[in-house]
Amino acid sequence: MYVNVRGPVTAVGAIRTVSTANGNREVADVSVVVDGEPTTVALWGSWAETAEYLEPEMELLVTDATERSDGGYATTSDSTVVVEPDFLVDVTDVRSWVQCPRMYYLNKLGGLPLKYPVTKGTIVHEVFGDLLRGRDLDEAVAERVDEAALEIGLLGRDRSEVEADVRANAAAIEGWLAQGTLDGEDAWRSEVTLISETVGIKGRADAIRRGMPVELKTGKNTNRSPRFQDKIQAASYALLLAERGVEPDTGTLLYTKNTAVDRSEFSGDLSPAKEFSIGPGLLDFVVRTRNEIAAMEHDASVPTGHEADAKCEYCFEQDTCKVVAGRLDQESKAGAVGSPLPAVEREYFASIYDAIEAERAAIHEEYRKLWTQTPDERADADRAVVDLEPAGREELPDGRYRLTARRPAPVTSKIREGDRVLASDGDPVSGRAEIARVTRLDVEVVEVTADEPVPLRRLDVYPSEFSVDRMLTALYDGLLRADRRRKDVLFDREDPAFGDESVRPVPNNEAQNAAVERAVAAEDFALIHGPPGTGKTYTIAALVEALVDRGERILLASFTNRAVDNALEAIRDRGVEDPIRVGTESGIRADMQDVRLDRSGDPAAQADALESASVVAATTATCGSRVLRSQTFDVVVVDEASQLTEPDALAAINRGDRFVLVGDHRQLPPVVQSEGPLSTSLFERLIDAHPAAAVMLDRQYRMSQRIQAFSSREFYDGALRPANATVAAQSLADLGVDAGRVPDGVSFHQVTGTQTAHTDAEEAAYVADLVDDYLDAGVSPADVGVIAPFRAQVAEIGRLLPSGVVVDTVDRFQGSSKEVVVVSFVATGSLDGPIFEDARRMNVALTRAKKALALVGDRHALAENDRYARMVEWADR
DNA sequence: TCTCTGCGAAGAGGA
Repeated sequence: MYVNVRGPVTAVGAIRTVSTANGNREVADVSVVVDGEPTTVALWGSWAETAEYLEPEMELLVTDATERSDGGYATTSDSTVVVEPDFLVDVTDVRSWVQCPRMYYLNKLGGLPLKYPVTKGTIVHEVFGDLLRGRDLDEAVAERVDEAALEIGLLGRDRSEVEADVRANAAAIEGWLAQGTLDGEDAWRSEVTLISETVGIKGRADAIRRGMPVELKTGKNTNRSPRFQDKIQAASYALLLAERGVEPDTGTLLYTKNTAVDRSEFSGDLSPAKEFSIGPGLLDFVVRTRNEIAAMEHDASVPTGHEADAKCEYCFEQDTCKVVAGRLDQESKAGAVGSPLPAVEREYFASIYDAIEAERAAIHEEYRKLWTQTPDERADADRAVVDLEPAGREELPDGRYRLTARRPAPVTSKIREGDRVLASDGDPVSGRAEIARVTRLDVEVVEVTADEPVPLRRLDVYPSEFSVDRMLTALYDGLLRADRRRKDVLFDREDPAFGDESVRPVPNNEAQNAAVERAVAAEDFALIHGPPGTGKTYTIAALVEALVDRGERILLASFTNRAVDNALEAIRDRGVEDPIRVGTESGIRADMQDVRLDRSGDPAAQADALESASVVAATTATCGSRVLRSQTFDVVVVDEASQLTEPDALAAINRGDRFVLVGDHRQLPPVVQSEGPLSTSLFERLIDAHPAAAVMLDRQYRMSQRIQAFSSREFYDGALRPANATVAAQSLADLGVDAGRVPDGVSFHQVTGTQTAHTDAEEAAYVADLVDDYLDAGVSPADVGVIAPFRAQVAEIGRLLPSGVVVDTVDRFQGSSKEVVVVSFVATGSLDGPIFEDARRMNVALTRAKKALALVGDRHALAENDRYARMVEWADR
């Protein structure tokens, strides 16, 4: 009877050589705690080497172990040993680690470069997928090259040249496909998303043919056999496929450039398709390699290159490798050049790096829930929409599919229209699953688009590592590629400098005018502190206009698409001409699509549109993209800066000589999984370190005097004031409603409530009645908003309200306002929980209303906290 | 123990 053994390691023994009936074998004993009981596992044979990198506190999984007479366990010939099984290693990372562990590390830091072979490789892969789906070659090449126009243009290439190049590569694919289909029964699948729940590997295979992995390479290889790292990549997919039942014994590498090279210049084997056999030894090697990566990442340590026997002198990354090693004071097999960064910077790098990796671990934990939670648990946790009934499949002109399904029951979930999700046949791990985009999510109908057709039975939140990868490249650019002066001010060695500039006074008030002048005069950076309703967007627009008038090139960035579009709209309203909006079509608001930079079209024209634009607007995530990393700006203006982690802010400001951060550190901070260096924004750090570089906008145009009083006192030292008498004196009567019938100004409504799991039905009912009262009194539904701390309560209230009244979480309400706002506190019994601990969330909730603010909750529970007690007192007055 | 937005992916190159 074989068993799986899993638990944290407490001690790792040395590797010993033992003579057995089968000759000398290596073995290492590892102490683990299994279900609370300490025990040992003997790792035999090639698994013994795991002991070289295994450390106490790492999690160990040994499958198919045998139980020994002494109560311990030992590996068997069927065993697999997995280190840190919850850490998911990507197949391409296994590949680069095999080439050189340093290359793995450098790829992680630097991201994919904007270089022609990468762009071409992508296009050839897409054409490969198209051919597998039966599309015409010429059509596929023309369309895929067209889609990559922007990158091609930025690389200075022209369309016909790239088309010819891609066609030459595609010829190898076509020839091989024709050969393959002669026997008539090739079962093909292209681009398959695979995740393993036992060995901790994920990846996307180029293709599967008769159950065997096929990997496409757009380079040449004139050897008879595939390159080792290529074999490892294909073998990794084989391992993932084996877990689903069929054990592939052959892998195929398709080197498409082999048919394109001048045959007279190359000798050797020029056939593009190279097969190799996959045995258990190779699969175990993949797992051991993956284990080395997981062990290295356990404590976020840095590879030296000595872990492998790669030869540095032939490596194209040699120079980068040496520079990174030199600047970060790392050991590297290739050696190091240059002097190390100052200790403060290296410490900053290390602490942010660790924090980013901690975020990655949290994302891996989300992946794990795909298989540790049942579908119902997933649905209950709002992370999945389950029990869908497939209702249609339609092939789109671009070869992708539109899939529709019916929803038998209305349920809430985190998934929203426009999100990328994992669409599956009901089992996202071992069934068929594809990454898809939600195009419609009604009460009854779900619609997604995907590369491949999947029986649409379930949608899951797809935990993407995209944002952490972007943070790492931003950190890398910010410390290793930024100029010295920038780092002098970021690390507080120099004070930011300001020139002597005056600008035409355009804004509404003195503070706004001062802010614009300060920002224009900044030689390093300036900070604009904008409390609620103080006209941040207006000020940004005036600032950008002033900068553009001086002939400067501006990057306008913000965390959310919504904020980018708002700021862009204000800028266009001021008459700034020809701004460019970079981003995905689905993320950008309809009325800004006309200035969206299309990736397709004429390469030179698209590249020129970007490079000559005086204003480019994008999210911070897009600022870290390959395309925008190729661009430089005079000034980067960042909105919502207090909601950005430092690396997110770096992604934007790395692109410019100077920067202006606009935000309010008294409102919501960045959303991160764990407390640490990522939970403080760069805006907050700089405004604390250099208050003189900041201008606070102190006149607000939103709230009545009565409403703003509490926020001003509690969060802005009383400095926030109404901009004028009209703002201060506004009331419901201004809306022409029967004001006597409903509470005006600020009011508190006692509901003792019946709180369960972040909802309170009694409170929800009270809120709904109160909203009805406002509507009956003549307030338009569009002028009423309801705010609750939890999504569950938002859903509860939403079910009771007429359409047109916006109900949302505090977080999603930041940045907007309503004439009348009702806040549901859901704080019955006690104020436990982090949601109430962060007073900044309270500040946001209390500053959305213009004329009437009604607070609903249990005053006794709220009184437990001094600040909430003062709030109740203020509302009661 | 809760809040949550972003982002197409894809890797050639040598002795």
